[in-house]
Amino acid sequence: MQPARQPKRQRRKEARPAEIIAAALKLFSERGFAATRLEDVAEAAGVSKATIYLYFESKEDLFKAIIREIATPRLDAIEALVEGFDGRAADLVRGLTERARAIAGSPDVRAVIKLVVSEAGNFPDVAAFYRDEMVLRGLRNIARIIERGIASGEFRRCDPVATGQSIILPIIMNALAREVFGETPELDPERFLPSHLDFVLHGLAADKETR
Amino acid sequence: MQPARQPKRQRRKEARPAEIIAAALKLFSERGFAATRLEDVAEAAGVSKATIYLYFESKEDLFKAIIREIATPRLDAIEALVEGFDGRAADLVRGLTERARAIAGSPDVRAVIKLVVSEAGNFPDVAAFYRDEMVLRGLRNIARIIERGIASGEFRRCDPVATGQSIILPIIMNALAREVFGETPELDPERFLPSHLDFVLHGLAADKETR
DNA sequence: ATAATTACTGACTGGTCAGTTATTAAGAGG
DNA sequence: CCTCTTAATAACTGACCAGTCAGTAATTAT
Repeated sequence: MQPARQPKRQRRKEARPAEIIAAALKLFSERGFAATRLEDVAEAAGVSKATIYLYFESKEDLFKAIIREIATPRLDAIEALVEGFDGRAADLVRGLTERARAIAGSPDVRAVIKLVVSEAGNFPDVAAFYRDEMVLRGLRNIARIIERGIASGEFRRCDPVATGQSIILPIIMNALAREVFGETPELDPERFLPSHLDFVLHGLAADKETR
Repeated sequence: MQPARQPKRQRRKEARPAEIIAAALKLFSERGFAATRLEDVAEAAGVSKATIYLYFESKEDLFKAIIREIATPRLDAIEALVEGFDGRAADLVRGLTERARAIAGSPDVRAVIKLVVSEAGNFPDVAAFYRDEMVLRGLRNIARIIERGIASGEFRRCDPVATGQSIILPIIMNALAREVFGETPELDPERFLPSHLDFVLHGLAADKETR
């Protein structure tokens, strides 16, 4: 064994909370909130269980901290996915492609999605927050874009809120499926996303001619 | 109070397992497997906790019984959703409309979906089963149909497996979202499904003309 | 009736884990 | 070097719950 000179205890007040949250997000998402032992979170974060209680009031508080500090800001990527468009079909596609990778690519975002799906029943306020601030707000934003496309004659007539779901839900569900079942060639986002974007363009296009 | 003549104990050997499974599916899906107390399952099923152990070896065995006896047969509805088509676009629509209600409508099916998503990480064999027998098999089936449509010139050229996801994933995700967040006007399947089917038809149609 | 069978239950147990407390030692300042 | 502060931990506690078992009552057989 090397003469490594790292003291067995390290004091890193600033880094701890983020490291604990990261470890907790991973384990909560993998195993579920109730099934995850705080001792395992501690080990994954490289601290003792008691240290967690220096920075968080309770297990539930740790859960909500994940939502506050990771989930909400990260899912802004999804918000952005929807708010970044300016109404042209071409930009819809470009926006979707670019930002969809935020969902498809980031393990954190996928973990958050699975965590919210799994634990919404046990945390009604968190569920309500996500329903209003993420799902419904996102849906309304994308609906606005589609409405503009219809008004300009670029898109065919349709229910914008319902059609918005046809566009984003598969992207979310594909990410969730990979999180749940693991990666497979069929679900590979590099394969799915381009195809889906194509599909969306054809589905939205005004009846006359697409290109 | 009426002179009701129900003995406080009832012996109903045949009915018990199904009732226990039904209660367990509901609670496991709402709260998660680990967070659900077997005493609550017992109460919801109208028996004592010990009775559960007359019919099931363990909590985990009860979980797998749900998968065996409820989940698998019920999700045949989804399989049917995909196997019922005969390749014509018109039948795609009709099949989708009819069978999508199986997913959208049945609380049991939605509960199963949420249960599998939430607990797949803790039951790898169950996850593998669902991945192979439901997700991938379903995807391959729908891909076959799309391939036929392409061959006949009815559908435009596309990646059939990827496009299949664009078709079914939103239906599943819509059902899951309602299970997780509760019913809202925006997610109402009576509103979403017809719109989605329309979207699918336009997305699949060969470039010339749809109707 | 009443004995035999068995579906069912109340009450208990052992283990697990969230949360607490007493103690230790890392780092700052002299 | 020797404090002094406080980040960090090991060891502990109490509640909760899966799983058990001895006993109870509904049903069937005699």
